[in-house]
Amino acid sequence: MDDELLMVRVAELSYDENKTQDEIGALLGISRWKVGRLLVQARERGIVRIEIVHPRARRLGLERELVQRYGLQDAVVVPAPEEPDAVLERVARAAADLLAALRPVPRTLAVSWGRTLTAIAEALPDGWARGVTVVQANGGVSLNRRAGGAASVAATIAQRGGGHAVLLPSPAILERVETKRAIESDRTVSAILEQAAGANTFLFTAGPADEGSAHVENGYLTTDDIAELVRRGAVGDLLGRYIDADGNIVDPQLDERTVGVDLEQLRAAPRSIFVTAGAAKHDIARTVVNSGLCSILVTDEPTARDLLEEK
Amino acid sequence: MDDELLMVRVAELSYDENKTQDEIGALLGISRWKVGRLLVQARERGIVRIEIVHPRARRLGLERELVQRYGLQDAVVVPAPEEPDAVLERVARAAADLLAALRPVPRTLAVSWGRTLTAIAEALPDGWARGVTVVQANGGVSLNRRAGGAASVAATIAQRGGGHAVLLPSPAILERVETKRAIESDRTVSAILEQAAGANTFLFTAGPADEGSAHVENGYLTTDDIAELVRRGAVGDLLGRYIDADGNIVDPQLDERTVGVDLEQLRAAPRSIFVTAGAAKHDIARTVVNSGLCSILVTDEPTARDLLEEK
DNA sequence: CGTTCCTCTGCTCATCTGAGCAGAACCCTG
DNA sequence: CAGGGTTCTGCTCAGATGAGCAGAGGAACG
Repeated sequence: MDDELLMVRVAELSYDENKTQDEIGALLGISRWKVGRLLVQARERGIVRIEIVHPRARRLGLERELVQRYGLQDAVVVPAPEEPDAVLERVARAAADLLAALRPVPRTLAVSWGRTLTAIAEALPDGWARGVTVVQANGGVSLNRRAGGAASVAATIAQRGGGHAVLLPSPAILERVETKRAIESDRTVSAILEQAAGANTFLFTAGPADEGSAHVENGYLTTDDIAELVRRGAVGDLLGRYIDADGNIVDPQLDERTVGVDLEQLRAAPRSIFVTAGAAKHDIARTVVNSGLCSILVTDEPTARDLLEEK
Repeated sequence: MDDELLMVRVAELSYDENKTQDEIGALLGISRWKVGRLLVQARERGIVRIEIVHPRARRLGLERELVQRYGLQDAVVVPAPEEPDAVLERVARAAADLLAALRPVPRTLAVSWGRTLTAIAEALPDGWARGVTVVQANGGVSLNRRAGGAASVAATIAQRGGGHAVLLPSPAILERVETKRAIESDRTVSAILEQAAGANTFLFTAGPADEGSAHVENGYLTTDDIAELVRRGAVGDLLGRYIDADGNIVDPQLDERTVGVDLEQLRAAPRSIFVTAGAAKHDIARTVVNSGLCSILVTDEPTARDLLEEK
């Protein structure tokens, strides 16, 4: 009986039959030390596959690699579920878990908005924080508190954290620079932006530069605008600001018309949590981590693997 | 953090990160005993799935159940491979492994023939026995030693076992009883049949009662004959003899025209190894083990599970 | 054929782990 | 809120396991 077959037999007796290495040795006529060594080899060769099957499982190995490679404070990687639709939900739950476990508990949290943020808000347990102030970090859709809107994200997170939301009463992108300047000069708005910029924790996502963007959906940009941005190298946006693969603003004029915390302020935050799920966002995700725009990354396994590939 | 989530974290640290229960306890702020208990629960709840991935893996649990339920000497169950076509090959290899490991080494081995037997013969290593005599247990196709024929099976097994084959020079089923009697009265033939009947080890398969049968293919039976046999309750044949679900001969007249060891002789053998693979043979397999026609069973996991279902 | 180098084996010993148990904590129920 | 039962917790202790090591065996080479 060759060694590989022996590994299989040993693994079966050990894992399926719960026998001790001693018993297995006696059974197969080998020493118990050899049994131990065969078991190690069986694991190394992948004959024994140990899998943790659970929606909240994580990939600690990938997390460690990401932290090291990109100099992050922390990373959370969840395995991709069987059904591709469920990945956002899983990542969102992981982000919610992370948020709830943050120490020190955040007192002021600046947030972006979008489908991912909505999912995170929904996944947060009541009492995840004690009296947190949630500030919108960039302008956004619908100022009412209807589910899914930018305001509702902040409101839900705040409510579940026993605190209150500070909403930014402004569109994401304005048509004219003058209007943007005017809005920003409003004392309320500028106070909110300052408060957001000073938040010790940011929680944000990014979107790929494509026609499905929420900015198109909400009429801030046209598909032509997006096409032009892509032509100029845009890979996606965060907090409404479109950047290229190197993390630079693609269109400074457009950027001037965008309301919200700017990227330098984000980069300076002591803790910024970037949450991303799905293959469409691999490029923008790479840019975000490469440019040091986040200190904590929450994502799915395929994204993590993509980020760890040399490119 | 609820207990289930804790199980997931503990399992990850234990299996993915190879941490000791002590370390995990320290990390998560729980006692090492709790860690141990959580691991046990995680396994019980199926959060941790341990799988042995190897073409030669076996299902010892199912084997034990089969041995107990059907009073067998031994059973070998291999997991079904991803590609359904490979199951025959795996089962055949398992049968070959079993054969090579038999103690005492068989001196006279009576064999049937068919695709499964051919595969077993091919899977046997050179030197699997020392000077074994391989006798054909039932009449069969092609008396030359062309690959795949009944003779070639016996010849290959014998050759690899350093012995010689004793071929039964007769068709499987004859058209007239008289011819069969005549053949059997030939001294050579009767001596071979006696030698086969006296073999201390039998190695055989069975076929389902359907139009794909080798008997139809070789012209011993017509599809109409098969249909009639099925109508009378036949589930399949072994050694050319068609039996019903209770293990009784379906058509005594047909049986009288069949050349080979009879079922009582098979049942009386000290060791009879029945090898079967594939869903088509579930019924005949059930009959064989139910009727005590084999003492050792080699099969695939789906067949084993089918056999263990109450019916 | 001897020497060297490498691998493999079975050992000791320290550490890790699971079984079993006693006390603590919890939860019904009256 | 007391009593009785159940579950949970952390302990002891024995048994199981892995790290590291010394010697055996075996191949490669001069």
